[in-house]
Amino acid sequence: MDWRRTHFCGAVTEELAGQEVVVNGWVNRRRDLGGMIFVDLRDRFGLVQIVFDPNLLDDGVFAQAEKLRGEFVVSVRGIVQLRPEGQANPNLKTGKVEIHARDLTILSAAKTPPFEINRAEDVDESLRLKYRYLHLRSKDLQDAIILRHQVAAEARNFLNENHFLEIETPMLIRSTPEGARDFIVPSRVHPGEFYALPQSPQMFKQLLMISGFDRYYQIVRCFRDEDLRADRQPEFTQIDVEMSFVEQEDVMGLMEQMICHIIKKVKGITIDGPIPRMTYQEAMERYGSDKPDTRFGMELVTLNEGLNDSEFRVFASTISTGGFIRGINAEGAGTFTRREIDQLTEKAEQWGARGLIWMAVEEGTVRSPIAKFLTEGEINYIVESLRGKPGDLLLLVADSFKVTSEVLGRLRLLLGEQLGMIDENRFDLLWVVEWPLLEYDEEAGRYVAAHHPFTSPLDEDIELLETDPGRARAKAYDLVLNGVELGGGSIRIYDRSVQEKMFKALGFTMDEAMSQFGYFMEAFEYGAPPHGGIAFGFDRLIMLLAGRDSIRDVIAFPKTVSARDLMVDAPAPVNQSQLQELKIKMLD
RNA sequence: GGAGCCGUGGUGUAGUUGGUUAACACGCCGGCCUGUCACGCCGGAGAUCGCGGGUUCGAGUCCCGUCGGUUCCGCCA
Repeated sequence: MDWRRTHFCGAVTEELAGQEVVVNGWVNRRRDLGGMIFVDLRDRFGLVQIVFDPNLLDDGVFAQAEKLRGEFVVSVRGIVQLRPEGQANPNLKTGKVEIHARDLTILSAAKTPPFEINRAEDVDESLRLKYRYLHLRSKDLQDAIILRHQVAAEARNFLNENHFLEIETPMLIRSTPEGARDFIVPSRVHPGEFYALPQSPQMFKQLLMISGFDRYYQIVRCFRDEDLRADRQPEFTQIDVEMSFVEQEDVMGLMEQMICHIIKKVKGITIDGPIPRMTYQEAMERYGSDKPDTRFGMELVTLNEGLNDSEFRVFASTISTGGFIRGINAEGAGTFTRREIDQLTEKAEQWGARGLIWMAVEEGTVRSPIAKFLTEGEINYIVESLRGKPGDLLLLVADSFKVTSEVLGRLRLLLGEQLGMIDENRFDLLWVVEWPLLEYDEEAGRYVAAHHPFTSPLDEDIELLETDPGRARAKAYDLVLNGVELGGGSIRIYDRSVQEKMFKALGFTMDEAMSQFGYFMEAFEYGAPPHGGIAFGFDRLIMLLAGRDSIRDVIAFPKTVSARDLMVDAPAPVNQSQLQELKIKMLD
């Protein structure tokens, strides 16, 4: 028998009733009633019920059907029939029909899998990762991987329509000291020298602009040798974009169209109007975060004004040293037990606060360990400023702007979740703009690029590079979705002298800058167009669209938090001869 | 580098103040069953409780260490 399929399992519908079809797939489940066998056959497109009825079959075929077990790979030839009255299965796309088998070929038998494919979600993750190819058979992962493909396809459609070219850039490049730790690759041809895997194709895409390609994109793998998280893998994918002859608004305008296009196409959700913009400063003031989750309120409030004359020592010393007293209102959390409040305090301290002040609002009064140190006017001021109602819990932190932002911003997220204030069905997009260009790194004792060293300062802030670098703002923009940084980009420096100032501000000597980035700065001297771009975290985007909480769920073959691939068992030692060839010797 | 949680038949879990045959569900194997769809009914096999050490007459249970997974902090745009 020719076993090759005529139709996909998931595509066998009423219109085919009466027709002979051949389907190929995996046995999802079998129900052997003795005289009659039902099998749900699975492929990428869904399930279809096969009926093995001895009255319609050769004995030999029925005997074969009795051998079927879960995950056997088979080909079935049969007639599509409408199911008898009352026998339709509304849970199945193909539930109105079934295939009455005439012939069966077992293409591949299967051992009993180490876990049930249909219930893989609860199984220990190390087992699922070892048998990733089996877990990938589950509907959840298939859906995620299919969604991933659709998003990539829609991104390409949109960018292609808009005159972008997809251009590949090298994977073996030069290590640079800025940013994350590089993965390095030894060179056999040049013993003692190393390539690095790209953290992003940043300089290459800028050089492509200088080459005149005008609009570039790439759905590209990037590598960072840093510790992992639920949303961080050592290799991950970006939608990388760069455009010439543009200003910030041009990039943001087009890219928000792209994201809205993708969300519309794959989720059917229309996002109205332009995506809201917020400056970095405003985000920090209102949400204590540079990537605020705007799906709920609980905004931070600064309370210095009414507490200027407070005699409470914590407040007085904070204000006299130029610090801030800021708070949030955890609505309805007044019922928290002492233990729950202690846990919040513990978190606050872990995040850098010296303490957490709480105030439970009650009918006409407040309950708080610091109430006795405050005047009635001060208490009223705090309650009113935070719009406290009976039953609310007010939480205050007194410290620097940075610490109060950090701590209250995180508490806000924690409480928003605990109190069920987050509407999981919302897609809240937000642009955060006017980023600081540089941040002071206490450890390194110098400024480091907040974004990367090629980000252009605002025109009016260029001078600050030499006078007060910490105050310089950048032509940078981040797109935030539900409190997750989806992507970030900037208008780039395209003038050699500005780029030199930037390196100088970062503490590079001219020699260092030249040896690391000389080729790049030289390129600016041969006619560089104004340009800018953006890169989106592709895996994170898929994770959010798929409603998952780990990017491992949207990557076909992910690594564990200790950066291992449990399926291929990598990393692994190599032969002595391989090391020899590379002139590499182990230290221990 | 640090902290938390998890680890018991193939899978998911239960396992009392440490006590003798480690329980349940799913899966698997066998039997019965012609309209099931998480089929049903009957029977069966399957576990040195992640690994190592310690306390104890006795450890799945207590202690120490270690390995693996995971979440978070540091790190990372």
